[in-house]
Amino acid sequence: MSAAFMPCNALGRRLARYAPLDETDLRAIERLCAVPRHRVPPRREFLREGDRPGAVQVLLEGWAQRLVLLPDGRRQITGFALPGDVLWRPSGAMRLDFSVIALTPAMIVPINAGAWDQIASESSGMALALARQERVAEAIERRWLVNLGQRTAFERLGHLFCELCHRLDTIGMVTRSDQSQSFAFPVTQVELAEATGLSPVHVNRVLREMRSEGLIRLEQRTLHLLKRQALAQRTLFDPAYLEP
Amino acid sequence: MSAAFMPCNALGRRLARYAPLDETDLRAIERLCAVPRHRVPPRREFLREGDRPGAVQVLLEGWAQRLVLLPDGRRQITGFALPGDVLWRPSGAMRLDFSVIALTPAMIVPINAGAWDQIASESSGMALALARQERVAEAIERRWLVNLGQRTAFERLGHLFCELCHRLDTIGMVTRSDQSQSFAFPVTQVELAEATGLSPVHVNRVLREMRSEGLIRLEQRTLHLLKRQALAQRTLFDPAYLEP
DNA sequence: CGATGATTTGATAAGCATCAATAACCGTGG
DNA sequence: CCACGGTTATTGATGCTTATCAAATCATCG
Repeated sequence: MSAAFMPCNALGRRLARYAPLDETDLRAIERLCAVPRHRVPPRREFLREGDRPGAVQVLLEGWAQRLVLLPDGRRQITGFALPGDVLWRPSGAMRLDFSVIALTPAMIVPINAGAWDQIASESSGMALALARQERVAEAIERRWLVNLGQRTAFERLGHLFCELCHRLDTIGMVTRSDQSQSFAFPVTQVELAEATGLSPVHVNRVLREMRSEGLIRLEQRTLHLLKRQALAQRTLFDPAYLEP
Repeated sequence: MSAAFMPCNALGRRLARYAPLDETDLRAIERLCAVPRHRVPPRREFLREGDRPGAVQVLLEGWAQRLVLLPDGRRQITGFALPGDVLWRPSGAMRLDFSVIALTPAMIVPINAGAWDQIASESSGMALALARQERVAEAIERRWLVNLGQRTAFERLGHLFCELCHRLDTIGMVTRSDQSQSFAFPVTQVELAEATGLSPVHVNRVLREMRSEGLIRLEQRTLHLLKRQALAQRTLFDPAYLEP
């Protein structure tokens, strides 16, 4: 496709996956991102439920988690954001209905909402790419909902691993070796529990089970999917919803 | 607000809630909907996972459910759609990642995607209303996810009832009498189970519990919330995420 | 009024949470 | 280099929530 241009930031790389973008589009993305960026240390909450950010918030580097906090302290992670993901699009002065917390050192760029909309309206390629990215983001949340509602603990975790591997693969963050694929995985077991609606203890047990079956290896903050095919099969992972 | 114009269809009524619309906007909505509509009988699946509808699909009358079906037969309802809700916006030729099934006799209108986008780009009021409606729809799904991940069976069902009551209230489909509010409720206990990730048997038990506490009455396909305040409190329902 | 689907109830088992305690790991400073 | 405190991971024991299976009752409607 547009590999010739080698877009320099994660947003460009991501959008180019959803629709063919020409050189003008990629330069427009560059201009959008040519504003002061925020560096965020790991575990810092940098967007807060109730905030009304005026700009589009894009994650350029690192991982982040969306979190909903209940008044009694229960926590639900509703999604993991990866480089190139849009964290929030303001509409009028709507309040955020979730918080966002960095999982690694992260870089955020606040993009002027008017400029964002204008670029979408001037290039049909950009409009399509942005719309598709939104649809995929919605599909990911819907799948997560299916996980929580219908799947066993084993399936929830395995499905999550497969999904993350797939998403990371499309932005070149997965290393292949033999049958196995591996990637940096900055998520603790407690956070996995908050994401999957399980207790940390049970997450640990299921991970041990996966390990003992030779499906995964998780060490040094690196996750190895040793038999991705088998894992995808056992967890009913079908990547159709991730593809435009 | 714009009560003076009395928009005649559900889409107009809904959008007017999210941003002030002028007479031109409301007439534009009317024109959009002035195309052949589809009548759908209850329990008919009228959009199918994998389809690539070319038009924006809007529910004008009746209730519908979004459903994700797993290969082994497990079913998860990921949302209930009410009159005025957008069921799907096409982006390129993206595939639906869920099915939609009518719960009551329903009326669907397929709106030309180009005309939809154009109207949004010509009126800032419409653009805002549409964007806000999308944000709210996303927030509803996120809340549902929190329900499945963190809440007890009692909370899941009660929260769902409060949410539906709130949404129905904004389109005038709730009857108030004394402290209680009631509305037509075309959802079976099996479907409630598929929506909340519980078994039908357990849904039944929890409903009985709510009834015995005098919180609800559910009969003749009508749901009465007898003490909505109490129910909202016990189920940690906070309508902030539903409001623009 | 029989037939079909929806709701209700009981009994049992599985899955997962909870509590408690220990072990490994990691960055920090002595 | 080692000691140290905090975070993260691991394991065992126990019990609650909820699923599952089976069957009876209740509605609804042609």
